[in-house]
Amino acid sequence: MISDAESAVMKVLWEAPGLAAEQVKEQLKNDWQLSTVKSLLSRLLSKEIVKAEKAGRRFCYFPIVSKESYVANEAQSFLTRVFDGRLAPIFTHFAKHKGLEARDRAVLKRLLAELENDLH
Amino acid sequence: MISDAESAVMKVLWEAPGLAAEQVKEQLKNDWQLSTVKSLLSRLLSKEIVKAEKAGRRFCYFPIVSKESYVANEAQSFLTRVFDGRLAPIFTHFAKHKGLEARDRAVLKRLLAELENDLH
DNA sequence: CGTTGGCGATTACAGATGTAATCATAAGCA
DNA sequence: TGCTTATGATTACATCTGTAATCGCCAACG
Repeated sequence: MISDAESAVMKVLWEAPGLAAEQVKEQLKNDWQLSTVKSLLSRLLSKEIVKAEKAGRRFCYFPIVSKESYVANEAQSFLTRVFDGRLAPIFTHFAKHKGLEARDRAVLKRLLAELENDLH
Repeated sequence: MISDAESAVMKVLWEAPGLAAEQVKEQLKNDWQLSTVKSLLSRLLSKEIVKAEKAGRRFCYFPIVSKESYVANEAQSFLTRVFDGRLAPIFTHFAKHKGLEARDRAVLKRLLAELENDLH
């Protein structure tokens, strides 16, 4: 439902809800034209993924769909499409192919401790 | 590059390389028409994702792209699109939201042990 | 009060995708 | 050898996507 290009816009709005089109464009790392950003905002509006509030002459855009639910959907569909819904293969895959960045270790360790606990 | 519908066909061919269109259709869980399956096979052919060998009157289809490389690509693009390339959040997400099936636990534990070792 | 500049809305348009019908051709059968 | 049938190739077509130009309107400025 949220396309690739749209998700770039959403990332900005999740970070900073309430931005206007121009500001969204500035936050984006790419070189899209302002019209492109506005088109994407329009589509997000009609899909009811963001809402707009008029602030003077312009509109400020706010996410309606939370990042969490977006992530949950994407993760689920990715998981079933690519890994048939199994978790172990995906863990193995990511761990083997990406290596772990230092900053990820602490988080992962804590998570693992919890899991160990959960499953005695 | 491999679309959603195409990936369903590829799953069948990765399981059983060398099937003909009719057999692929039978293996699919959905109710696609035979023409649909053939269209998808054509597109996969022109994208050089599968190759065809004539066997009598019909063609048998074989994957050229391995499931592993497909998975690696999808995983990478998913990771950057949704999790900005970070690993910890994805582990956390999956662990928290899906729960772990029993059969996944052993794999995960072994993986974790390896990781513990790798990172002393 | 008329003009201009900025903004959202509308329109554009090519390529990918999902889904399928139809065409053409070669092989087997009568 | 002519006809039927199976099978890949071609064509179809609506929708979604990426990317953007342009239109129309309202507010501010002169």
